Amino acid sequence: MNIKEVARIAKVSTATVSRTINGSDKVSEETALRVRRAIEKLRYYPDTNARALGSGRSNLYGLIISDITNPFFPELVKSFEDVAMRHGKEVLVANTNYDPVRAEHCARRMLQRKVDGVAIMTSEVHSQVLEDFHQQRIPLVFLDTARSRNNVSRIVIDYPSGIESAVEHLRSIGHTFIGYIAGPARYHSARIRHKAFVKSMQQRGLLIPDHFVQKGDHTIGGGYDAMTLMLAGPVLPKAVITSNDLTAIGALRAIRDKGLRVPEDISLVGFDDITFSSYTQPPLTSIRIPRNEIAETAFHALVKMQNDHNFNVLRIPTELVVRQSTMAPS
Amino acid sequence: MNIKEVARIAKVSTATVSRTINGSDKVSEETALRVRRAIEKLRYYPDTNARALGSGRSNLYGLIISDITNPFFPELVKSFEDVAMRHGKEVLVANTNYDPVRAEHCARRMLQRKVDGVAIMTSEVHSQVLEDFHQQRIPLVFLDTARSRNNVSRIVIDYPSGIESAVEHLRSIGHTFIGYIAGPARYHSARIRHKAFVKSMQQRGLLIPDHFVQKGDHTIGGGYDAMTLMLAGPVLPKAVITSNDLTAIGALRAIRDKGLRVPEDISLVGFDDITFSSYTQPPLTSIRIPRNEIAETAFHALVKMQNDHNFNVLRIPTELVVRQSTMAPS
DNA sequence: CTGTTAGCGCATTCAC
DNA sequence: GTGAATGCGCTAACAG
Repeated sequence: MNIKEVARIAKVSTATVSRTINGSDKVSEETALRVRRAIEKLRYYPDTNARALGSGRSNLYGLIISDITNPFFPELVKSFEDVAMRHGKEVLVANTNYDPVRAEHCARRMLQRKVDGVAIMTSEVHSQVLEDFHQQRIPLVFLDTARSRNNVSRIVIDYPSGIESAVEHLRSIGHTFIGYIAGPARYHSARIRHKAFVKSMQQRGLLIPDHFVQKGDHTIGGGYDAMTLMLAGPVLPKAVITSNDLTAIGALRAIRDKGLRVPEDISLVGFDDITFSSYTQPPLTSIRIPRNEIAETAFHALVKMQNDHNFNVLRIPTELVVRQSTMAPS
Repeated sequence: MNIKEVARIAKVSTATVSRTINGSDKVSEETALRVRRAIEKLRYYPDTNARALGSGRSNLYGLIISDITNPFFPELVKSFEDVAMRHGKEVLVANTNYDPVRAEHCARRMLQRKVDGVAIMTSEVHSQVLEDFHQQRIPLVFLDTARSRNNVSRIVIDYPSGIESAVEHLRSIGHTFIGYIAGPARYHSARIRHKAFVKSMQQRGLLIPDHFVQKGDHTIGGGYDAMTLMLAGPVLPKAVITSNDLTAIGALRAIRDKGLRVPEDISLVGFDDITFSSYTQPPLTSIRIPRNEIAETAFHALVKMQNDHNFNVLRIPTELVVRQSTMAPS
């Protein structure tokens, strides 16, 4: 079943069938109808590969993430697919597994498929492939980090204001002994969050004893260990902000294992607001990163660049979601 | 940059380049080397679309799931991608969002891309598309439900033995007052689980008071409500098995809100063993469905069918993972 | 072993 | 508005 057969049945040329399918306006309503009827009758569906080959465009957008089992990503993927689908586009998702080699491989595959743009939501992709995208003028959008050049845009999440509102929240209900569990320094986003914490504290004249800042690794285990260390210090914090929710969940356990309670003894604030955070005990106060906004913004940036090719910085706000893991200090 | 250019530089025909790329053995090592050098020099990468069009094969496998934000799926997706990648294949993932119309759309897209096979891990796909797959002899593998025909295989998860081992576990540590929270009857898998529970109880001569079986909907909220109803009955259960982990998490809260403790007052068993279940408080005893095995099995079934076209039933075992939400009754 | 050539299914000129 | 013809980049006979 191909376009030729449809043309034969509809008694038109293949060109007219093609035009009808692609919604060209220079097809008389009458013949278009005949064509559509033939298409329906034959249950014809165009071959995507042939279409891409013939036209040079694929209607395909790439989405590169580090790991679909990381709770941050599924919602992002879903939102991205939803926008794309609403616009009649398709999405090719690829996991890098935090592996730069695999990341390059993913990017390469996208290139070979002639994608119309790629949202790179991870930091593993460096290398030569990016140059190839640039040469072929394929729009790219990065998360947090990207150099300014044509056909590239950058999404910047406002981590600092998230941290700031968390500190403000804690301060406003009376906290002064506030600790922090940082993420891996190799992550740009983790460094920003950490700095923002220090700054927010300083602006309020709040002191941060050395042991009030511990280093986690954005895993539950790391959070547990970091919190255990903090609790072993000379003074106990009355509130702790963590670099991400998994860290907070680990911290929650460490606090409980120490015989203390959240939030009565120690208030706890996470970051990311993954779905699971609503269901911990107690439900976690967290700084929400709106994944759907990231997805929508990324998609629209890609579409926009197909026309204007301009570099853009797109800011995404964060928002403190107060649940039951924070309360006034006793 | 195309194959012609490579051929020109390597001073061979495009056929030889193609053969070299595809690892044909009838290319002398000498010329192959020349070709590879040219490829490298030109940074040439073949166009996937053209390749698929020319050969009729795409090296692409489809994976249809209902919802990537459903905690059951990410691990499945990841495993499927991993196997596929190890075999040099690519994966196209599609979400149906539990919507049959969208499901058909997804399946259609796969068809248009000339996928080499599709793993349909959801129950929304019925309709005409399946006939089209069949006509085009494209292998399909279904989860739990599939009619026996060529180029179709069926993965059957052994839910009953999971339930059986849960009941046995509880019985062996002394439980007799065991309740059950069922899933939506429209799900084949939920019905099987429910029946298995009744059977396992009967085989042991254990009675099930009416209010010991409640109906959930596989969500946390549904689990909460169902458990609340059960606790309002004339007799309290000492253990409860749930149709899935989300239900168990909801039940956990209901029990706690009632002033009771898990597992001291009531033991709780989930089903699925989603990642999150290790991190509830207490960590949830659950019946594990090995998602990676499903993925591997599905992939290999697809590959196998490309040669033998035979119908197959592939069984996946389940396994009770005992954590801290179960203990002997007081 | 290697080259020539004819499609694959569609989009897209360029005429009419 | 419509059709005929060309090409997209590659694979797969078929020759040699």
